Amino acid sequence: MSPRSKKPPMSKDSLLPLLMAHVLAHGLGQASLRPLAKGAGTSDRMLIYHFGTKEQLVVDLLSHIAQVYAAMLEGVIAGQDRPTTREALVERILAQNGDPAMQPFMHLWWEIVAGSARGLPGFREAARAMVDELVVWLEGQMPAGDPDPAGGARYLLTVIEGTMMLAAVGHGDAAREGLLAGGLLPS
Amino acid sequence: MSPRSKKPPMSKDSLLPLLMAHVLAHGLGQASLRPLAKGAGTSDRMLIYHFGTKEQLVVDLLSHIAQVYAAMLEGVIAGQDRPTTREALVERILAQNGDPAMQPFMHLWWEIVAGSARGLPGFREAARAMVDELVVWLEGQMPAGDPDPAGGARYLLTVIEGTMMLAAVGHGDAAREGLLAGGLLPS
DNA sequence: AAGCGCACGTAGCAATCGCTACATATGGGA
DNA sequence: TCCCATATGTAGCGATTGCTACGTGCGCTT
Repeated sequence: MSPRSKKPPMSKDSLLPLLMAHVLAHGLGQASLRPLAKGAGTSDRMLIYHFGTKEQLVVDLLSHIAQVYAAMLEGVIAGQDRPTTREALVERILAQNGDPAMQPFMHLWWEIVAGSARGLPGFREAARAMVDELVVWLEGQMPAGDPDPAGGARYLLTVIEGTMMLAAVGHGDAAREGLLAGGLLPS
Repeated sequence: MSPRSKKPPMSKDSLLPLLMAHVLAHGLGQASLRPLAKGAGTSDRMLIYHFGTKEQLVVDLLSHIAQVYAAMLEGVIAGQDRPTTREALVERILAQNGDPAMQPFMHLWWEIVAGSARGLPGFREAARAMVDELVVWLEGQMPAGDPDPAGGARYLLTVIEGTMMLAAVGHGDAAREGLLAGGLLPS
């Protein structure tokens, strides 16, 4: 009965999660105002009203996505024991990233990387923020007693990102063979 | 005087290099028919005439780019001595990829990766072809007497791609620190 | 000479793009 | 009560999108 679904005026903050859901599902490249608005239950008119410009909308959206990503990592830190070896850590991360639930985010990630490489406004900032977050998370996850947690975390970061890229282009097998040959996966 | 600039009828083969130059300069994402045609000295009308569809044009173009990339690698093989250590090989490749002349190709590469992740038609095939080419090239470049050229090539491939991705998002420094920590770069 | 098909130009179509002009309902402060 | 800012709907603008209809010159075959 209660027609509660009417009142609250929308704002950037209430729109961003809905917009994020839409780009996760359909991609950033094909995101034009009207489909975006429809996905968020508004009109293109209101998106421009709240964000001023599509470009600004994308910038705000990327920043919001980076924040959500950071919060997600913080959440994972809490409920998890530290692995005891680098190989176990790599294996765990690859398993997490390979989870089908992560796929939409991975697709979005490569669009962000491409935009960052091209210098599109907001992309490099968002990408940098997420990698920053990931590297401190990785340092915190390094095995206790690791001889070089800082350098090792950056090493694993590099290897893991390379693996994800190869997986994205259908060469996950080559990447796994590489990790085995590099002693980064338990045989 | 001789009005030689008129006769030869255009074909897919004569158009593809010009189209490639255009996407290298301006990106795949923003490539619409009319700018593309202008860059190649034709009209949108003729692009559709020769390729049938924009989607088919992109597919053919990606395939052509992969071929050019393969030929480029073959060319590099010829005039180069094999490095004597894995570290030297990594260093040489990073130097090549960091060359400003490679930047347009790198930008294009990340767009291809993003398209491949999203499953856009033709992207995964092109990406796979290029990585295939790269991995055999890498195997051929592995130092003489390397204990595991096949696995090692895939290991280096993974590490190098990770490094390039981090560089693309402004984290080239973290990648270099990681390579140092991983013993993959001479200190 | 008569036709015929390839290679192109010119014009335009419906759809979509980002964005704006204009009207209006609403609700709180003076 | 008056007033005015906020939040929204409706229409539409000019530009661009991929693509098509229609004509036409040109070379080749018959």
